[in-house]
Amino acid sequence: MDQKINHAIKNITIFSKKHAELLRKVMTVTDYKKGETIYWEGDAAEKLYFIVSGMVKVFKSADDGKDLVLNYFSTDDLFGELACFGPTNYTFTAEAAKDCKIGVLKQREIELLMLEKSEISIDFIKWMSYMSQYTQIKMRDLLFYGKNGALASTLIRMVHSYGKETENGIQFTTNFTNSDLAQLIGSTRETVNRMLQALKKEGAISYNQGSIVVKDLDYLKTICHCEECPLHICRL
Amino acid sequence: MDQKINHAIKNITIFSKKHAELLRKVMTVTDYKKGETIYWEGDAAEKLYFIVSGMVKVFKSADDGKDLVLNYFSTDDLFGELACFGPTNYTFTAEAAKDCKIGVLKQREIELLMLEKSEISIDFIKWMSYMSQYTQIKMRDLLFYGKNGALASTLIRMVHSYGKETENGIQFTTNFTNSDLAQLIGSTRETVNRMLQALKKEGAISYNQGSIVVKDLDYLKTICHCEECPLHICRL
DNA sequence: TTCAAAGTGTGACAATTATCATACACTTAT
DNA sequence: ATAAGTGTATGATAATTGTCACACTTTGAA
Repeated sequence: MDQKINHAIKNITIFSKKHAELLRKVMTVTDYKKGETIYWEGDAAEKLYFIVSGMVKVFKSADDGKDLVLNYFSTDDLFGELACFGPTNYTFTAEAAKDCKIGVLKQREIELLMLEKSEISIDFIKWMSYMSQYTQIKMRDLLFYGKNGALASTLIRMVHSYGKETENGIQFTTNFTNSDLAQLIGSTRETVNRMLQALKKEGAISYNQGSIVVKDLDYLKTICHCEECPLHICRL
Repeated sequence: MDQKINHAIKNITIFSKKHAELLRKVMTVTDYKKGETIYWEGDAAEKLYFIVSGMVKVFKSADDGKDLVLNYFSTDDLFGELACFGPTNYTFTAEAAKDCKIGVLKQREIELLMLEKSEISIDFIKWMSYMSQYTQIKMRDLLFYGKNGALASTLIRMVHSYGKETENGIQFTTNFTNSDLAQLIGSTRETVNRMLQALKKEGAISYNQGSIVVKDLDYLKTICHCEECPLHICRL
């Protein structure tokens, strides 16, 4: 079965080459070690971040210590809130999931760019529109078909973002632990582990050196009643 | 206890008076009867909608017939996707929840406005930013503290959007059925009903002529571990 | 004013998901 | 080679939530 896999659909591609160049010019690249916090919830949202290399997770911690991960961003992704010309605070926290090089764009600079080159604000609007749709369909996926559907949809998203087709199936270029998956779907490590075992028994996935290989993408799609959303929003 | 209630925080107030006026000028007001669809999921997102009067719900139906309601909008709310200068399709459906008068703004007109008066795009960006944060914290509320937490947070949002303080407690100016509430939190009518009965026993709510009265807002806040988000995003 | 439709209340039970406990595998540092 | 740390696998059990069934109440239109 011919399964198209389009990995590395990064959200900077929403910007025109010229505009992306402009952003690169004004940003200041900073290093973050794995585990370092890029911004905390509650912080003023006055910067945007562009990932030159590495990986970042955006998440929220519950009082009882559980985390909910909203997104993982990697090379060539832009993230942060664009609370343009007005104060807003982050509701989620961003943390380096791997060592990162991150280009930081100050609100001020973005505002200036938008004023002197108003077409770039169109690109920002597109970008926000994608981010917004991403969150909406993620919510749908997490609520519609139980934790099983939520996990299936997450595996599909992983295929899109980190999948590499091999003769054995689709391998991931990045490993996520059972806990990582649990935090992505608002569940527990144990539940995720059991669901993965079940998927293995059913032949939908297998393991290669401890990491997941997707064998039957279509089967995963039936579990979450996949609607074949555009790939730039069906991502991790 | 002094409970501040700030209802009718409508998202058009994000726009400056002048800009809101501009929008009003270019929009075409149309009537929608209760139950009529304003746009279907899958439709091209090429219009924005401004509610002159009435109420609209934005939702998604699962294959098994269950609905998930993302938001209710009412007078002075602006809704729709702003997929500026590029094609996108709606992922949710919008339907008149009451008879409505709705101002329709064509993508083309918005684009023209933005080009000739670039500061208005700032307002659109702010608006999108709010909508996006709304969805994020809604997701948090639906996933963190079980269905009970989800219901409590929804009642709090209702207080902000439709609450009116009286000597008996906070009454709602609009009624939502148990099913409506269930669709807002991704649950079932029966479960919502049982949770409401429990809240009644605990004295957090009561009933007045069949409609819910909030007696103890603080108690609801403890259930969902309320973080006192800004009122423009803590709404229905 | 009466009847159908829509909404509510609740029991009994099933399914899903979380929690707690424990064993084991695998890596890495000493 | 050993111990500590991290991650996986799985049983037993509890808690949460959904499903089905049915009675009752309220509402609104003929």
